Amino acid sequence: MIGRLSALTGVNIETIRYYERAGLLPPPPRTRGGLRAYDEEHVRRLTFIRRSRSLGFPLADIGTLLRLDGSDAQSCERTKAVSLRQLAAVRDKIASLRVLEQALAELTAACRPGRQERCPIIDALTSAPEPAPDQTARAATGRATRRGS
Amino acid sequence: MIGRLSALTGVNIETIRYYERAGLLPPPPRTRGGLRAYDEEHVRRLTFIRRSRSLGFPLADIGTLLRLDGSDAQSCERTKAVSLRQLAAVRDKIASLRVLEQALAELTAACRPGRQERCPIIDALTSAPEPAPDQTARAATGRATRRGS
DNA sequence: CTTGCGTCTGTAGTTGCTACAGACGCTAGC
DNA sequence: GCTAGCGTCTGTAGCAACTACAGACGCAAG
Repeated sequence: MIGRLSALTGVNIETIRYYERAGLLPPPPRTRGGLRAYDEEHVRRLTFIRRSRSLGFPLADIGTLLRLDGSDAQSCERTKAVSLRQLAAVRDKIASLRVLEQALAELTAACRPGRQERCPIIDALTSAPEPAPDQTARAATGRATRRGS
Repeated sequence: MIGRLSALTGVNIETIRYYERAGLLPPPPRTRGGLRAYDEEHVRRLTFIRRSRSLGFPLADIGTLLRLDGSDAQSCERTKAVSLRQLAAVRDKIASLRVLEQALAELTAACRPGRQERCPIIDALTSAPEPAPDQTARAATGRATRRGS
């Protein structure tokens, strides 16, 4: 049954169980043998989760969004707030990555192996300009800055 | 002594020990009491690591770069290859994030709490357009696509 | 000789999964 | 009825790159 849910939603089986453990997907009833028996509501909910993930929302925020899933103005408002926060986070990351892109593009462009005495990339990494006290980049392989609240 | 190295390089003490465990920073000699005693070479090496990290290089790549730190044409060439790979990874992430940014910007712009019956964000997450078979975004909170060797 | 900061090791937590191992459920065919 | 073989179960460990303890110890000043 979990295999069918996986096929219907495109979410990995192990990931489905992980979402259940994480409290995002409610534990389904079990067959006599202990297998998970899902229904349409689970399909809808998991689809919601997958789409939210594809927009980059952290699981904690998706939990919030799921709880807000009423159609009153207030939940709409909070949904928007969460989304704007996510949008801001995405823009932050883009900005950080653009700084990296620029630096890497310059370095790789300056590097012409065989035509220079010293590798300008290694030189830059060994003794380089310190780009302001720090505060800039941190998003390529590094973890994101934690969002407050 | 590790506190001083930390102050000199701006790298957290726990992170320094982590780099040592990870094999990036060679284990320094110890005092009689067992405290780490660093020298100038460690400062240089750790600075190199920090700068590489600030460009988003994964630790594994930094290990490679450190090993390449000779000034012949061949190591320069490999350094450039690693850097180009990193540049490509950064650009990939930017592209993915731009897709997210666009989608989030549209959704949040369409959402005007109190003026609509239904929240367009929640609607989009509940029953939305499927954006191609999949293959697109995955970089905001999600992990990056693994780079093949 | 004590105070108190610095440091030590070892382990666990973070985020969002993924990948097992080893045991069991379930169904089709004989 | 019985077995083959796939699907599923739980529980645990791993990934990246740190960060954050706990509890023990080093070391220099007063």
